Amino acid sequence: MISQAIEDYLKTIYKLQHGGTENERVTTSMIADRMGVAAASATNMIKKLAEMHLLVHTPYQGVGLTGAGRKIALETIRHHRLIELYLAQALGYPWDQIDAEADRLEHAISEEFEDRIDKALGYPTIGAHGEPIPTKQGKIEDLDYPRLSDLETGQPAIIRRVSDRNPEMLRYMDQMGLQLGTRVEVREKAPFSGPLQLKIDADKEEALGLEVAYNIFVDLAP
Amino acid sequence: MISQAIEDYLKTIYKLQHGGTENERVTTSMIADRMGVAAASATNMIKKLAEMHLLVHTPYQGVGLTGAGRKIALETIRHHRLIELYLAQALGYPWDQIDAEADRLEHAISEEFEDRIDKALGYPTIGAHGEPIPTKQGKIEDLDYPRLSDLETGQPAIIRRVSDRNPEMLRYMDQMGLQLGTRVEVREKAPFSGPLQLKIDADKEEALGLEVAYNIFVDLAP
DNA sequence: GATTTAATTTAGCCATGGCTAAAATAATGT
DNA sequence: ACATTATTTTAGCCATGGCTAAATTAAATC
Repeated sequence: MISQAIEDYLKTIYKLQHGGTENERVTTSMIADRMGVAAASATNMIKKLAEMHLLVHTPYQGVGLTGAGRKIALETIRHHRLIELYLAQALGYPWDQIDAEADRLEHAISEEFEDRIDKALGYPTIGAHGEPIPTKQGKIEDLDYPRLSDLETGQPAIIRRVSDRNPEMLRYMDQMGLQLGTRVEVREKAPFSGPLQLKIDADKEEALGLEVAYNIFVDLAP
Repeated sequence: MISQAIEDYLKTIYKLQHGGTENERVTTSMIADRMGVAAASATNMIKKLAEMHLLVHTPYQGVGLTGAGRKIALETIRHHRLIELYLAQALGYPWDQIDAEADRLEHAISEEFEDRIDKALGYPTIGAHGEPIPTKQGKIEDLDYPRLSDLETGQPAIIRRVSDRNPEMLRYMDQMGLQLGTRVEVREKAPFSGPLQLKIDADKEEALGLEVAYNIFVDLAP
């Protein structure tokens, strides 16, 4: 059977595989790190998942999901993102709290529940932090927007996605007026990895640290 | 820590204690039965719960919840009933499907979630099948309505609660037009535990088996 | 190429919560 | 009072998914 733990591992591996600079190899320690478990525990689970043909494991090298593994990962991610959006839109949760709640709920809901919130939300394709929501058939758009930290000065852009990894950072963004759809423009980049001077929404101008800017993804405005 | 299994056992024990003719003794086999586990498994868990001071166990005699045990049971039941009502009212679930979904969700939600759906529902005190919803403080009304099967002929009454144990029976009730608030009157009782002839809502008259009537609780109409 | 260092795997342990089979206890009938 | 039956408990097993410590393999440095 597909346990909660299995779903969590597959989801984590999928995100590692498709998160960064694409087709990196996903190592045991990366998985252990993200899951918050010891490396040995990750090795155990990897072995088990390989036996179940949910991933392919080249010892000492890394892992890659199989079609079956990817399917389960995407189902879990779909659940997660639909729940997040539902919490935000229907129950008024702030966007820094939805990830933690969805992490627990995603394993508990039925297909029926998935379908009903999907319908209630109007069959959305984009999640609460701007991530694509996989379809029920396991298709997912690959939206790769440039990072705000890579944006050149003078280029207006619109925030399309933010990383949801750090709730405190999300709260900070909110406080700065940085949300999905917000129009931004880099005015100046301080040298030595310093902060960038950011025009926000045509009325404010603020200094923003590079780490935060690294976790914001933008669409170049016309 | 309080695991999902512990919550389930405490909930089951609470319901056995307060479900039937009040203060019956709750035995190992009753618990095992309801939980769908072997008697030995129930004994194991009972031992563990006794060590945690969540219940008192008199070997070979039965168990009784402590204050601490009852508190956890009531929190779990509150979660369950709020979720059930939310599924029915906000997501349009039919009442025969909400119990199973809530059984899984009740262990996954946070206090925050509880508070938000409580508010969205307008701080309800009665659940989707007519059961009282425990307060956040662990108080619960004891509504004990007579069973429809015990109602005397000619006495008009209103359906106030139904047992949610059997989804098929709930679907049957629905089909018969028997819902919370429905006005009923027993016209005739067939002998030898036979069916009763029931007037439903002033317009219909139907024969209803005793088992179904036993699972419907009514309020005597003025 | 040899050695050091870092990552990974193996070995062996633990808690949880199931199970079956056997033993102990309580309840019932004669 | 004793034998039978039903219930409960004990004993011992299993799978899951963690852990630490030790062994192994790969990568990096001299």
